[in-house]
Amino acid sequence: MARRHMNYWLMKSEPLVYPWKNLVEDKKTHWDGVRNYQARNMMRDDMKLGDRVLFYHSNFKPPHVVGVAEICKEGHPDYTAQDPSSNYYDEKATPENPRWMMVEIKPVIPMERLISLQEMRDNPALEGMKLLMKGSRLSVQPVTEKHFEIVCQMGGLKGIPE
DNA sequence: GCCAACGTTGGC
DNA sequence: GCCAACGTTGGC
Repeated sequence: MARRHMNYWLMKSEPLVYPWKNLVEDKKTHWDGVRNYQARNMMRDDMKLGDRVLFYHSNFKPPHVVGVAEICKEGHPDYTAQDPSSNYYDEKATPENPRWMMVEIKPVIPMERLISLQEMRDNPALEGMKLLMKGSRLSVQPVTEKHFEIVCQMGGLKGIPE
């Protein structure tokens, strides 16, 4: 049975960098490289095991939601911040104060069809969704249960997948 | 390729 | 603590 108080999220990934297909092949992945405090705080404090995630392909024509993933490991230090050879290296990150956090996600189910950004904009039921707000750039953002369910239905799913 | 919106940095 | 300058995001 679904546990109570589940949270819902949307995470952006550029298909040229890490597409949904890779997540499926990898079975799971750690979400490293986020260097934004708001996003970090959500990964550190609010993302819980089993939370559902809309996997969104940004910087693509057209941008779209491609599938549903879930949190399979909660917030822990993003080791790339302490790796000088990483693009995401941050000299202020230390073992005592790792500064940046990441979670792990795994695929749950792909959408039966992609849901484009425009299609979401055109759906009045999604009004207020962060993704659709002007200037919204956060790569990790909360989604309400209602909006999550609607997007799943737009993608041809019966509802929020178990 | 453009550029609006936003976050971060650092001088003061 | 303010805010200008700068870098990044990401739709278009």
